[in-house]
Amino acid sequence: MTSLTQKTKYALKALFYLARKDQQEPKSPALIADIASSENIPRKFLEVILLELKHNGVLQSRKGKGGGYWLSKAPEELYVGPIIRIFEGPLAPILCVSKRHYQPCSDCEDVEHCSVRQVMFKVKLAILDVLDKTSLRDVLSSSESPIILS
Amino acid sequence: MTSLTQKTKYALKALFYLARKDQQEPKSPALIADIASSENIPRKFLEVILLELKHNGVLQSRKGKGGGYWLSKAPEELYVGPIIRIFEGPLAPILCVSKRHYQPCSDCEDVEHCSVRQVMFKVKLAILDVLDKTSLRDVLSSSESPIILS
DNA sequence: TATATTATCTATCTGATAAGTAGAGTAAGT
DNA sequence: ACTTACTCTACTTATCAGATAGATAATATA
Repeated sequence: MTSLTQKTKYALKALFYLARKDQQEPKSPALIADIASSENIPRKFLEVILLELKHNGVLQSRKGKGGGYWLSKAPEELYVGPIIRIFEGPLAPILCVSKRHYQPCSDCEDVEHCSVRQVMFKVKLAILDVLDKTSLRDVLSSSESPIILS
Repeated sequence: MTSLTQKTKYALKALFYLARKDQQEPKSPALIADIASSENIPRKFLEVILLELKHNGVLQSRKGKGGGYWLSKAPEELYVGPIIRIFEGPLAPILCVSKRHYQPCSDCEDVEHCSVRQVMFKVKLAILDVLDKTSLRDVLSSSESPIILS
């Protein structure tokens, strides 16, 4: 379960690129082509992604020479959770534990006492506790601490 | 992201059914047909699922009259994490943070400093902290506490 | 105003996978 | 022998991820 799609991963990579750029020169436009080549993202696919981010208020853009994309807010105001939701939909592992997209399973006879729901509710809380509290900025500044897989 | 498949959900429902039954009468066989009708699971599909659970050491079975499926261990010895892994594969949101199935993305040039990986590593820890520490038994006995979606 | 530059839109393609079904075969109890 | 139930093989159908192609619209600057 829980695997990030390529699309979402590309979106995050592009946003971190823009966030790093924002720290040096806020709100200055970056070219699709530059992001694509720097982050190894297929250009045409990235176009779709950036547009979707713009339509969801995460990015702003300008056409023509000197144009490009930039973050609509400062990196510390953009949280990872809402961004992932744009591409993946609800973060809850199952809809009966989603607040906004709540829907019981069609085969469920007693939502209140479902054991699967009990576990998945805890999982959901754990996931949101990370994603909805981590901003783009938080991640950039935490990149010194090493990862030990366990 | 992170949505449980129907198959996995059915597997868990079947296991909780067997766990409840085990509490009353340990290791007594349950019929596929009974589980299917009690939990609203398509019978043929459930056959596939139970078989897979047996092949992975979670269930035992006996054929013929008086046969059926039962838990291979007590409910407190069976953890949710490993069960979900059988059907969903790695629980990590992305393979570069998985211990057993570690693999960097093909488009990644510097795994150690990848920001996406930083976030997803935290998410993985949070998920495992729930699923690998929760047994079937834990869930059954916690089913009094109500769920408040937030 | 012309032209180069850059984002935006419309449409389509391919392969993989979830979810489920059909039907025959095999083993165990009574 | 007969019933019951587990086991295996093969298939179907629909949806979606992951792109790509080609044309169009907006902007800056010479």
